Amino acid sequence: MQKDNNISDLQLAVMRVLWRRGEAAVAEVHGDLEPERGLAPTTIATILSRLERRGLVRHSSRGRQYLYAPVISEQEIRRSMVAALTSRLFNGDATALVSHLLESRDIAPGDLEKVRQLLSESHETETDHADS
Amino acid sequence: MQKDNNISDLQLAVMRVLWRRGEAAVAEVHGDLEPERGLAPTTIATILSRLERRGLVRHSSRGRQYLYAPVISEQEIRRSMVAALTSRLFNGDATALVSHLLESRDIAPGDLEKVRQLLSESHETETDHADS
DNA sequence: TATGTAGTATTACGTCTGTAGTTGAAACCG
DNA sequence: CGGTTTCAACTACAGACGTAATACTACATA
Repeated sequence: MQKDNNISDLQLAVMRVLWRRGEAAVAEVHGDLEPERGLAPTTIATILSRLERRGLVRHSSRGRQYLYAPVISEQEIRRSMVAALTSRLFNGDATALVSHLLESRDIAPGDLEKVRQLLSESHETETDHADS
Repeated sequence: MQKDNNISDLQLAVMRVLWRRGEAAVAEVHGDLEPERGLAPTTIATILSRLERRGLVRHSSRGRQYLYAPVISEQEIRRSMVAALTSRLFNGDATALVSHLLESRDIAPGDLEKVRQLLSESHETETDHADS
């Protein structure tokens, strides 16, 4: 059972900047998010500190500034957050989640073909079951 | 854009009791959750009040007791929570979520067949596209 | 009627998050 | 060298949540 990497919307937005840039100073993160979020730079700094406290990012120094870099990948965040939701809402049954997506029409009928496509691709890798 | 019905784990557990029983007094909810959670009755009462404040449950009176009943269905909660996650993690693209499930092997290879099954069922309803 | 009892209402406290002001130190500029 | 700018660190505060103790109220019962 891995850590609880569930993060909030804002935190996710910040992480996304780091994932995109590799590493970034507070001012850069702020610059990227300012247009859509309009937050104070100190707010961003606070978020970054908290993320660091939680071990999701780390920092190094460049002159006076801190350069923050992600410690966890977007893949991993997705995994743990999707897993958490699946576990909580569908008792851990991912197929139930898919079923829900289909029933609730979150997946538009037009996208069914796309899903079917994914399915068959996934099928290929099934043969090399490297059951890690 | 509907309300933000994102609820916590405990709140969800309480809701589940209400969904199962239709309506229930604090003591009943507590009784159901006590074994696994071991919480004080007042804690359950607090949770229920807060859920009521958020409009997710309502109550009527039976003698001295309050009978709480869900105002929102499990379907709806699932919808909004899954939608929130999809929006946040996959930019609202539900097929990307499915893709993630397949890639991350959250869906075991053995379950692929089940998913394919779901797909074809869903396909049937596709013909009566009542595009609501 | 006085009292126990059951059950709701109020209050409380620590933690997390969003959001930011304030402070202090270093660096740069004139 | 002294003022100004730039950062990070610290402090703050409200709202949500987990968790519950305590207070209040009304019914039942001796």
